[in-house]
Amino acid sequence: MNEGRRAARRQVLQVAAKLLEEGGSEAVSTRAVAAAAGITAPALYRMFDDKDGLLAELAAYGFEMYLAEKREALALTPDDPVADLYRGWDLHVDFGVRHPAFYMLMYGTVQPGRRPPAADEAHALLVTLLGRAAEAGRLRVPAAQATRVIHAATTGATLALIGEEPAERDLTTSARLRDTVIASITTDPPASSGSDLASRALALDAALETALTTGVPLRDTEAALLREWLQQLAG
Amino acid sequence: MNEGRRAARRQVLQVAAKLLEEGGSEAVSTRAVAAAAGITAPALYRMFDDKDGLLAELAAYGFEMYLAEKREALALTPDDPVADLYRGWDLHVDFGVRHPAFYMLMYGTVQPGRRPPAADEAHALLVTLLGRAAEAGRLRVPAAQATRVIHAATTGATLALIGEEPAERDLTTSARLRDTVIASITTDPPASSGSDLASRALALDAALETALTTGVPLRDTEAALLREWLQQLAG
DNA sequence: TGTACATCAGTGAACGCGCGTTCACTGATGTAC
DNA sequence: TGTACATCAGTGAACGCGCGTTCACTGATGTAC
Repeated sequence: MNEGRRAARRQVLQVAAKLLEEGGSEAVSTRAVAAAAGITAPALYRMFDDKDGLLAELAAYGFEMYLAEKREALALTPDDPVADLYRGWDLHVDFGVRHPAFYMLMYGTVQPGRRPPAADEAHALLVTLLGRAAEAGRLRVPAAQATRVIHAATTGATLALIGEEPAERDLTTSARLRDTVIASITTDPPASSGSDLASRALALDAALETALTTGVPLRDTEAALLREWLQQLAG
Repeated sequence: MNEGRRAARRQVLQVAAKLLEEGGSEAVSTRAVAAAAGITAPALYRMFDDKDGLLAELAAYGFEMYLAEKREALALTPDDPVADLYRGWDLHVDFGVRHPAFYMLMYGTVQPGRRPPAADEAHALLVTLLGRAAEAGRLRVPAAQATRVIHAATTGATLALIGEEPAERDLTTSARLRDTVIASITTDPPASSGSDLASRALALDAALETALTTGVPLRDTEAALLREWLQQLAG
């Protein structure tokens, strides 16, 4: 029974998704969704709190699609965290170009401090990707900073692309920005001899961050001080 | 009389601008604007074609503010086209942060091929800035490509910033992206001896583009072929 | 197993609102002779 | 200079629509005894 309800919700979300893709966000009204799904308005209100709730779930649905694609594609990649950054960039941009209306809902509706709640998981994936690069000693800036830079540049490239007439879209811009930005936050694989101080400090820092939850043979204050030093070595 | 009309329009636009800044784009309805301006609805319709017309003029008003600020600030700068790129970046981001609702109207409402008409002038300013850098031999990629990259990166940085809670906004990300992107499209000042082939080819190309309107001692086909070669040398 | 009751998804219909827009009209300003 | 007319910015009032949302109710499903 609960299962049936979830299936019904799912079907309504799929209908709403279709409306969104075909007519943009303004085509998604509670009435239009209910009508297209073949249910009455109160039935819709039984499934979703209100219109904001519906839109939030629709955004979550978009992030689900996005993450599924991205996880599948990245699973095929060999174990090269920096190559994953390149792939991740292209997958992001490609998703935006294929689903512009979803992309606008997910990344384009910018209001100070009002990020769609479902965005967290996508953000977490990016953090993970950069965390892995840091652990491999391939980052030359702290992962948090790298995340911000990548996020800003990727969305900028995607929105610029979406704004162009489909015929005249030019992926060179995205590729150029991608190469520039990723090169600026990563280093070459550490030479076995080299004294690549910054990236090693960051690699240790990333490993520490992971290990802190399971336990580390240092007092909290000691660990905090150590991490501060590592940041200084990295800067 | 006509002067009076224009003053009245101007006043209505100022009122609409205030509504926009205070309540975002959804606060700008024809009725709200008319009421706030102390005029009746039909009077508003006598001044502007319809709501789209009003919004287009409001966007133009925003671009006017933006360009006035930018031109004034850049006029103070000494004659260094690359320094102007840095200044231009910061001015753009700063404008966006100070006027988020305007910025969203001007740069955030992305629909394929439907750029606000008033955006052209702002885009032209960016093209000019990069053209000057090219003429000074400071560009390592064609100006058109540099324009696209800068535009994408700048809007991405600005929108990311606008999306953050004002308290936790971090200008480091913008600065880092700015430095990376500008460094990637520019070169150091040409050494007097150096064989900086690419930037010199691009400098000549930029000068040619300007001169083509006034006349150049080459046939059209010759000039076209020459420019093609210059692009090849630059690539 | 059968009956009485409770739960709850869904229905048909409507509420009230704000929206963009337009109607018929007024009154002031300018123009022609 | 004075009168008759044309122009046109602006008024008061309303149209009609689509919207988000909720009302009172039905009928099916599940539960208790």
